Amino acid sequence: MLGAMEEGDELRFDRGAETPERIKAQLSRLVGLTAAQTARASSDALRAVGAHKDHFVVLAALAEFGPASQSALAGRARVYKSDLVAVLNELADGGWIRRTPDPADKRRNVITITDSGVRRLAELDQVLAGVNAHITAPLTREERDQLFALLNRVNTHLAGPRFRPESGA
Amino acid sequence: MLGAMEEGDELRFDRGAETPERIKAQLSRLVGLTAAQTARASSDALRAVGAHKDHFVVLAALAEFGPASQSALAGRARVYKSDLVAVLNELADGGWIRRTPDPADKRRNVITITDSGVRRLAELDQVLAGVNAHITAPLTREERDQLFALLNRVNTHLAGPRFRPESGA
DNA sequence: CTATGTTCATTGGTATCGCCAACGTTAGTC
DNA sequence: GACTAACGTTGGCGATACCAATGAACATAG
Repeated sequence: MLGAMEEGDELRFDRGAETPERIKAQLSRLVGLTAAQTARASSDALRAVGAHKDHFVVLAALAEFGPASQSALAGRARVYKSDLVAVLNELADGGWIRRTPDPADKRRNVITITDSGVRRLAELDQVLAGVNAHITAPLTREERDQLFALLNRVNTHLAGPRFRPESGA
Repeated sequence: MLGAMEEGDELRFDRGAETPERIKAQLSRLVGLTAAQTARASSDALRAVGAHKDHFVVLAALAEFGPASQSALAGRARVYKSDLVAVLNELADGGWIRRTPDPADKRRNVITITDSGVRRLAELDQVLAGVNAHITAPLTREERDQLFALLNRVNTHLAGPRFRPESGA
């Protein structure tokens, strides 16, 4: 008999009873699982419209903070400047941004969002809103806010001093 | 110096005022940030004792469910059988598991946790408990449970049917 | 005006992780 | 004895986060 479980589904899903207790108790695992799934959900949704995360993040930074050099943009959008190059190429190919040399400083490129870039951002924003709605579907409005608040607190806390096994509890 | 913000810190940290609102509103980003940080925290802590995630997860599965073949173990520990090979090699090198051919089925290896493996698991468990404590430090007991519960609900919900932009609101 | 050091965009590379495909071996099945 | 399936293992792919080095342009000091 061998009670063979049907393999073939993916590893990021919890398997309930088959999962060791010690593992289920790890917050990092739970948060990691959830992150993987939300990441895939938005990644899939964005791919469906020919975009990916960095597209959104860069367009958003441009829309909210105005034109910027690539390095300023890299800082704001939290994308490595190395990786930003490819993203900007793609965005330029789509006509969503313009990359113009800065006359004041010839090293710099000034990145500007175009009108169609603004429309594109709205489109991606809507796509991601759908994803967010899907993700938080089982939660009430308050719970959603709670989750946000809790994660934010954990997150900003972790952004602080690095963990040292000795220090603290 | 042009009021340049000091670059050099890492991208996974939120930058507050410098971060576009649209981005901050994305749950997937928040969860992703948190996941990255918790993952690194535990990854660092485990590396400090010469282990990594799969070590813990595999030892835990062995301890809770007893000896198993590699494929059963792969299922329980949620590690791809391809990747499990290396993990078991390392664990065997440390003397924490034994890999013995199954006389009943010569294809199979029976993986058994050793006594020192049990001790190793306890060690890793303690390391991770410290990490968990650090992660959830800013939360009260109730909030910690809340976060767990909320993430679990989101997570199991996402494990269900795949997101389709058309279906549902 | 040359020399030095810094900033900019860009190229290339590393490490890790989740994941899949294919192989040789061994078991069950007709 | 031929087929099919499961086992452990090898090797690789693709994405992501990250770093290092380069060449052009700028700034400043002597």
